[in-house]
Amino acid sequence: MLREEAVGRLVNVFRQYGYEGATLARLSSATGLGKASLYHHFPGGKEEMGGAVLEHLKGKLEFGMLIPLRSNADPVERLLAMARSVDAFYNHGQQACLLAMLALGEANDMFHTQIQHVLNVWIDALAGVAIDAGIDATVARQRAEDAILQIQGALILAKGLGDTAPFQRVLSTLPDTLLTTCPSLADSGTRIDPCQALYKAR
Amino acid sequence: MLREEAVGRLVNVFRQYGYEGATLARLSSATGLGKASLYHHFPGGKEEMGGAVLEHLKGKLEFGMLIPLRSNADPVERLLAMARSVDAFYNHGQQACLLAMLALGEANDMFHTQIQHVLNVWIDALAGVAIDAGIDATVARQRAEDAILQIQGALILAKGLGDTAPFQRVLSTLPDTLLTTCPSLADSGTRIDPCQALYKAR
DNA sequence: GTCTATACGTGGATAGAC
DNA sequence: GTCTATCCACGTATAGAC
Repeated sequence: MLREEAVGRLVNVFRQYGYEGATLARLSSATGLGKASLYHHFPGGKEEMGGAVLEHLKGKLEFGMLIPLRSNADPVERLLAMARSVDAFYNHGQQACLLAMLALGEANDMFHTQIQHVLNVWIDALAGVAIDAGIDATVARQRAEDAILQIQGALILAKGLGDTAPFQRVLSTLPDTLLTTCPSLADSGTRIDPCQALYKAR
Repeated sequence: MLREEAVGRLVNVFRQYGYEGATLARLSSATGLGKASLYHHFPGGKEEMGGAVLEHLKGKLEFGMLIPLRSNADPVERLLAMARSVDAFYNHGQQACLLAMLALGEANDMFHTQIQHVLNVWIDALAGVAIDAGIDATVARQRAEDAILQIQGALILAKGLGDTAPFQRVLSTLPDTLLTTCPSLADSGTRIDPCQALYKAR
């Protein structure tokens, strides 16, 4: 079996069970390989498998999200193309988020650099679309963070409520989240300082 | 040691390490109790501890979030009061989200009913504030879901990026998320259907 | 490359003394 | 109530045959 083929199956285990829950027994049965065979492909053991899974995710991100986002199509079109990729990757909201599974919990210590990198690359690409649509760079970055944070949160809510509607809604409003020019949300200058809002306002 | 005192410490282990990562050794050292003593307080073992931790969260939610949300103060004030509680509970975004840790991964099967209940109660209370502010019930429910999903997602992003700014931003814009009357976001009737947006638009 | 067999530690859980 | 000691199953990892 090719290493890449195996990694594709490992992804499903890690994102369903998390790093701790991804036992060698499960990784073995998901790939159809015996434990010893897994160690042949991944001499570094479970940690190397986790790393390979994150690399695989980086590839998915590159070809499914970044390329559409960086095209020269209409900004809304680019965002909808990415939304389709996200929708497919998370099986319409029924699959848990790999990044969240690894970012929360202990695995974050192990893979923090990779996770941070993937998130930043994704955020930058999204912000780029907003900038192309004429939005200020600082605001664009915040909107891009909002978009990703909404996707992650929607996946949690979908899992917790057993209802994928919030996920579908977040995807469909992605263009609004990034590109809307509504003054009450667009002008970050009217925003009150977080600390003031929390502790001074009342 | 009182059971409640112990549960308070168990919470920190579960939300830092997740259900699988919350080993008896860690639970033991966090409480200062030996394994056997833990089983004296929680005869059902780890599963009972997990359940007790979720009950504890329900209490936090009730007294820190629901009571302020149901007061008869100004809607914005009520939301800011809740934001302060959330900010404190998650230590300004530095603590992982207990609900997310348990909702993702295997533990969701075990505690799905409790998790769903906590989420629904929280969403209902938030939607109530929006309804009091004159927002249509259906839209209010969606906005409430958005608010919670943003909080969860912000905690993931904070952990992944090692930066709590997104979390602070989400909290500070909570009143906007729930109460804004900006037409381009408020009128859900103008929203395109998710599936259409994703598969038909392009 | 993949297997069987195995080593070794840890995790969950219990018995029984104090 | 809390402890020490112990049990067994499982998790990670390796050796070595094919």
